Amino acid sequence: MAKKYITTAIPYMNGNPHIGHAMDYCLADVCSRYYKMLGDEVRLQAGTDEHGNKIFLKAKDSGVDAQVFVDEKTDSFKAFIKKLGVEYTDFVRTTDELHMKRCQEIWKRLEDHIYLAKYNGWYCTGCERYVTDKEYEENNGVCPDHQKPYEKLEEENYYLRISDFRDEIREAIESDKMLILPDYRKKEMLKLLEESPDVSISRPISQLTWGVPVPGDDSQVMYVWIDALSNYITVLGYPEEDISDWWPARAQFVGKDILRFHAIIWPAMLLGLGLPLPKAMISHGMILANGQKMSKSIGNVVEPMEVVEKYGLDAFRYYFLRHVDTFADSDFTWEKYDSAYNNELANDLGNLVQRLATLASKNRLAYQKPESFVLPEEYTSLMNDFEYSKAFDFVWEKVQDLNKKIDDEKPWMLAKNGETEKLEECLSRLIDGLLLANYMLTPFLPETVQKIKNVFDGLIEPPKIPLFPK
RNA sequence: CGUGGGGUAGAGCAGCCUGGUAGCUCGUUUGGCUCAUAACCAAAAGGUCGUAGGUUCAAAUCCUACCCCCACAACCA
Repeated sequence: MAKKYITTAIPYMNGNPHIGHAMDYCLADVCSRYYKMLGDEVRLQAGTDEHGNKIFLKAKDSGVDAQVFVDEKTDSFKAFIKKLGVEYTDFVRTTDELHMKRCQEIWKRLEDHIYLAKYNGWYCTGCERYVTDKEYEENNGVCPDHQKPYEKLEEENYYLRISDFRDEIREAIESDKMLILPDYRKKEMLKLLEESPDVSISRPISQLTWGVPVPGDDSQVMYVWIDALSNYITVLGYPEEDISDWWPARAQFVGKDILRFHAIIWPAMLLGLGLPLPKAMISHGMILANGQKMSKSIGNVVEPMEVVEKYGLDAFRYYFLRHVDTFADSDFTWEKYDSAYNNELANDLGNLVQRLATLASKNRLAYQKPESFVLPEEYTSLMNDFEYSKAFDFVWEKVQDLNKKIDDEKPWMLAKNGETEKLEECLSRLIDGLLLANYMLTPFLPETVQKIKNVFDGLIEPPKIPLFPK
């Protein structure tokens, strides 16, 4: 039994769970359930990123302690993940004491590649952030939000020397030893890698207090990178535990917006620690509403839980795993969602189950289900390549084929004509087909798969409540 | 002259690498069927493949130029 480790991106706790997070979790969950179906032992990590000034200030604004603030947020995320039917095995919070301790240890181990340097640039005291030279020029040196001139500020930061690892990272990406999907993102990352400067990994304590202290320097606090990215291994117990059973991860799922950090900074850290790079990094797209980015100001934000509540969890998973492209940006509209539910789940699959169950029940079919199923190669190859929406399409073709076959073979005519043997052979074969399709749906639609199994187990009776009621 | 992706039937997409009758899903129309959640099956209509040139016996596919849309753009996760 092989061991496989799958990770999700840890969301920043300054906001509430949204549909993009759901996408990340669902993909990783399908991956994990697929490997489990093949008999592997799987660990699926999830977690939350809880440090940083933004959170600190937000907590202050709401008049609560930062820790209390993130505790609440984390609870809401945990509840969210649970509602999505995601079976995670490990949960890591960047404010966990153990995580912080491990982070400091990781920092120490990276010290050969870390140096202290002065940073200077334009800073807006209103925004509390640095702006790029380009932004400075575009705004003629005045912050448009605060109508204040940018100040020249100089501070000391620790830097991680990316250049120490550039060749090795490039080689790993080019050779697919660290596979980046989809391919056009891989190209993008290779280009970005060449331009990547050393990355600043700390802030003076005067600027950032809510974070992990830099070991051996009281005046500096870790900036996000080492703190957050290291979660993937601290949750496994690194460095004090041997993680070689689980690391390198089989697959790391990330949004396209944060791929660059995972494709450049994270590998640099791993190489600095002498650890292997993850086998695959899957970058998924964003979910759009009517072709537009969801945003609060436009007011087109789709609440994931609202979507789940409308037709149930499996319908949600169905839509986001099949009609949302695994890699590219995709659209969500209620209209499309309704249509997918009615035409596909209810009419194709739900109705197929109903038809076969009724035929079997009316004719008192003594159905013997197969001992085991052999997964078609096309399916496994798509699943192994993380092409989940395509694998889903493949299964659906089988479902539609079965509906065709029923029409072609007209089992009700066989019954009318008293051709019992033929009828039994025909129905059994069709049900075998359905159960195989159902088996292939295991990673995608856990609730439905169980229901369908139950219908054809023992005495067959059509479900009293349709699988996907309209 | 920033980088990347894209423009193919009413909608959403595949095909382009490795040129050779333009395809899938939904929608529309018509027909069939009755096992089924007014579900299912079949057939038809619908496209000068962004524009203009070029290469070729032959271009959605290769080359050149241009137009349009979108995403990202050094620490805003």
